Amino acid sequence: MVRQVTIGDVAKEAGVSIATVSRVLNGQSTVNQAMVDDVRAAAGRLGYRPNAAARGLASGAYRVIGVVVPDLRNPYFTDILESIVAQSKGDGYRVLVSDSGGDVKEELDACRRLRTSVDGLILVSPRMPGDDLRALSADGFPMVLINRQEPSIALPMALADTRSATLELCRHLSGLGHSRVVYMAGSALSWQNRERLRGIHDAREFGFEAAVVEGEPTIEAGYRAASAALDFEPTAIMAYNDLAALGVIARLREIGFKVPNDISVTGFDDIEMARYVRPTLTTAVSLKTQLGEHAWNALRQVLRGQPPIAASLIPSPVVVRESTGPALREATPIS
Amino acid sequence: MVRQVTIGDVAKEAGVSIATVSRVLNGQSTVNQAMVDDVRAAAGRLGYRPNAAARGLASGAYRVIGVVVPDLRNPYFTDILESIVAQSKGDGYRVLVSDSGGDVKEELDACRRLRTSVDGLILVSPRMPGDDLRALSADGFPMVLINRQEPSIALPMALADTRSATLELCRHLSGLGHSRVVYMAGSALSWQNRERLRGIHDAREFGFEAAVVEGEPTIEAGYRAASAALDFEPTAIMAYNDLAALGVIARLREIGFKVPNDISVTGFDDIEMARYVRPTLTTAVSLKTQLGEHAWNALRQVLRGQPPIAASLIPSPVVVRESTGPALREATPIS
DNA sequence: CTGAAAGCGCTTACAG
DNA sequence: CTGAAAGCGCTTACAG
Repeated sequence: MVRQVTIGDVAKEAGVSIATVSRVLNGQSTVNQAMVDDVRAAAGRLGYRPNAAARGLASGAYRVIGVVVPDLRNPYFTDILESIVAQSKGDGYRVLVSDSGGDVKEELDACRRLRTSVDGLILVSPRMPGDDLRALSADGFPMVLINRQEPSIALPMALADTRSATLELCRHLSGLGHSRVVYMAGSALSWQNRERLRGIHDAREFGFEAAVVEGEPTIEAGYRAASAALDFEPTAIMAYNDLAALGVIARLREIGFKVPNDISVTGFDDIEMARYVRPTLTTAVSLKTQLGEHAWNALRQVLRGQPPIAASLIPSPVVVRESTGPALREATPIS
Repeated sequence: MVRQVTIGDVAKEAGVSIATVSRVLNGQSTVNQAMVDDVRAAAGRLGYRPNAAARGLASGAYRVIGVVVPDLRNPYFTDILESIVAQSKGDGYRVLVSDSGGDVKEELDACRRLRTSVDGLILVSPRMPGDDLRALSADGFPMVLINRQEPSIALPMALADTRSATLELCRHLSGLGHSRVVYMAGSALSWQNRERLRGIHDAREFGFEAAVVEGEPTIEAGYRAASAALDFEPTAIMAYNDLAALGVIARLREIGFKVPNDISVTGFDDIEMARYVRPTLTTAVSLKTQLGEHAWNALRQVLRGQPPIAASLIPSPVVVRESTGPALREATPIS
């Protein structure tokens, strides 16, 4: 290790006590101006940087938060992460990230490890069982959830209104005459996936139904799941998210299907790519920045010991683009 | 703050000294088996987790590294980050990320802040001036560079062989008969951009030339820069990276140009999307995982006090896909 | 093999 | 307003 400049060095250089240096550097007003200037100058001369660990140990606050995401490669999560990083930086906090790889065991481990070195945790779309989540939050360690709701867990949270958005997506397809539809699911462990299913169920109110095939929230998975979806001879495929939709579309094209002429495809999230690919994607706009902001605001509130902010249900408006069109083929209900 | 279980609590519970608890938990063999079992059991009963900051302070090693990237939203960087996270996790290290937003001032600040709480730093495609980089590494703080080379800075590094890859891309276009080509640049501060330009310059050996227009490594920037490129009436556009290429292609399509029939487009990086969009992208495959691995290995070496690993120049093979084709239009040299 | 003690670099009551 | 001192939770020589 490089020998670091310590607060003691600065104190000596400035000819004051370390307590005074500490006060100056933490902006406490109770120090006379001459000393403040001396200390600042000395710190500058020496290139002093406070040791964050020592500061954390002594004060009990590390000014670091942990963020656990299922997959750093998914732009949906990176956009949320980016938003959290930007917001928390504004308040002087840094971010320790962990990528669980979508594995529930690893996710729990990551949270446990992170807890030892951060002031609070934001879990993005956690997939761990409700019991684990409950255990994790039992001791009151500051935690905020994004896109996860669990009965009897009263953690602050930011939720995308997935259910309503899915219902809208169904309504859109229904309006185009689609009655043979396949929903290509995401992880069964994901709250969002459950909400999508509820939205689809809600759509029964106007006679909408969809068969379900398994999937995962990746391009690759969408690509692979296409054939299973085609077994139902659908006129439309609702992909779990935009990535999966892009994969499905790539595969459909290979096989010779035109989107949306032969088959309509919807995504979810509105990642940047969704507007630039061809066909552009009909999808639901998840407000990633707002999810991140709300989560950070909620966590900051807890860290400050202030009353928790109410959970926020953030709308996800549907945008209709090129990937959906009228159902042209003869519609026969899925058996 | 939640009252945490400390090593003292475990010691009391197990009826041993804290030194012994520490030894057991750090896997030191010099403890008798009965005590080891007692301590493990006590720690388990109490749900003890060592405080990382305290451990770091006492031992001088935090087991945390910092990674600074220009843009978390660029999959190229996320793939590298993901690789670093995965590799370093295997060695018990965690990752503190910082997104500089491509701003050189912020990049330097991020490095300085990070240095106070990490054991080492990996800078991914840093754009700061050479002098800042030199100042940062002057005191021997463990640092590794990805995609940045600077005269008189002898830091371990992992470099993508951008120059050769660019040359190959030029050769490919040249072979297809393209003589009116525009290079849509990335950030002028980026080493990769300079290397691309050198590769293009190298291509003069076979009579290849390209006009240069300004750009940035984003979809949006590619989209916007398309018209400036079109002013040259090129038969091919070499975009700085895949994101920019996707943006250009989207814009060309809007205007009515077919890719590659009217204009060929190349990217760089081979992000996952490059294989799934239409047309699929001709690009250079940056081995992101290997860049991350090499960087971590190099940093770990330094952290262990072992002799530094040589810089590695990682090849970036060109893959030809659908976005490039023969130059059909009459070719007149760019003035 | 085990424990008492010093020390890592800070913050923060506590005196003065 | 300022400083001496205790303490944050650990690790690690140093004795024994």
